Amino acid sequence: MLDIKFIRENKDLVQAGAKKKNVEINIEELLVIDDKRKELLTSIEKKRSEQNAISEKITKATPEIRQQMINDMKVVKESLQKEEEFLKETMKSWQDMMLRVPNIPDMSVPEGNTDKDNKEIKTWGEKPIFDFEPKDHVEIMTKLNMVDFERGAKVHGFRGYYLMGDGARLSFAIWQYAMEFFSNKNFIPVIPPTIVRKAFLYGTAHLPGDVEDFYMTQDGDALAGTAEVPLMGMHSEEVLELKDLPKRYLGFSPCYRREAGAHSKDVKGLIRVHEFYKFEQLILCEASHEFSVAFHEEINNNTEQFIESLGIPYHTVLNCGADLGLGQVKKYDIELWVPKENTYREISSASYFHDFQTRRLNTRYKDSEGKLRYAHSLNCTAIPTPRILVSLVENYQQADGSIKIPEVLHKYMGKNVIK
RNA sequence: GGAGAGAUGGGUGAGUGGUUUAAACCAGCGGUUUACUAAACCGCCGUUCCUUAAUCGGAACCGCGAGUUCGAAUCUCGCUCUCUCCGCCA
Repeated sequence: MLDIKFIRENKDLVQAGAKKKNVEINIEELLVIDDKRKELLTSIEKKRSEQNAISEKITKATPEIRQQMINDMKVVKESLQKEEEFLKETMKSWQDMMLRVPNIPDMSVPEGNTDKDNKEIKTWGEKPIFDFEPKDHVEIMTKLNMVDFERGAKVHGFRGYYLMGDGARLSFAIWQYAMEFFSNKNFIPVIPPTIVRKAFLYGTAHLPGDVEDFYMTQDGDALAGTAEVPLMGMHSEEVLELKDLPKRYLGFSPCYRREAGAHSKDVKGLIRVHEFYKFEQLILCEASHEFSVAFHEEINNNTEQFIESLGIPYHTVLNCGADLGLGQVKKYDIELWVPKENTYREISSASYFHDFQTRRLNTRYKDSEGKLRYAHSLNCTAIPTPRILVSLVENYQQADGSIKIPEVLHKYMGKNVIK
């Protein structure tokens, strides 16, 4: 959410930002509603003030005058109620609209309409050259009994999977390694709840949007698609101490995604699944653009380092305007090389929000002058499983169908090769 | 799932329809006194919104949301959460 005062003072900037993100919204219309809101508020407060004043007099008045005053106040009350009803309606459309006003993308964000317009800003690693016909991860892992899609589909349905044997072992090895790697970068590990109240989907700006993207419980709660949701919710409605900032969390959680509307995409394999596990970096820091930018670069770099230590070729893209979420100011995606598909596939997403999320969640801190301010928030995938396995096994596959294990995982895996 | 109790400012905690525009104490901030510290005394001490250049002024907020009333922290209804006990359970 943006500050309505800021929107008022920068309506052209906000409108232009929405256009860059391909978000349809009429800021002028919002300002008309806001005028109405302020007008009603002023009028109502004036009447209440009068009511309060008379109310005090009523207590001291003689019985006859008292009755007269009460009768007078009945009239005031009636008109007050009418205006309050009107204000309530106005506030509803005001809030609906405020929730849909997107954050303004950074100057450095490229223009564009689809992910094809994302800008490659870094490439790393040598794409493997095979002296045999490389297989895709489905074939490699199925042959080595690391995964069972058929039974996965039998039990869960479309996009279901079992990770088993070395597939399960490899997942645990990656988790343990990730835990050590990111703990060394001064993050506090957190296993958060993943059944969350809907309010936190709004708070993180996943809503308003398509409710169909989320699994809901019969109690109206949602299954979080990322640890970002419960981690951001953790400090909602709180005033943090300046000395405790930045908050650096490493969330580990199952993630649930309905993938509604993606039925024809990635129907095979581990790229797109309904449930997976993810380590997520999340930072709450002081309200300074410089801090946000510095931490954004850092967390993206952390994940790049992690991937480099696994020796998997990747590139990093700067997302174009239309590929940004409602609250995001700027976003980097890290995409890993998938040999059989001959393309890069996203495994990480680093973004910062300024105070867009914290304003919705009411996460504040006292600055050095004792003033309350909304913190800044940012997050970045540390590592998603099983998606990471796709690139890992395809890049490390051998002619005989075995998979070499990246060196950093040896001690967690207990062996150097899966065969 | 069943029964009961509760939710008031940073903390403790009073307040059951109108001198409460939330008492008092503790903590915090400023000051007086003091050789210094302590103590004592005095003052300040919430958030959001509206108005304003800012001050001033005004409104709202006692878990959340409705309602009754001229007037609600206080009465009514719904919800959420916490605690205690019982049941079930990895």
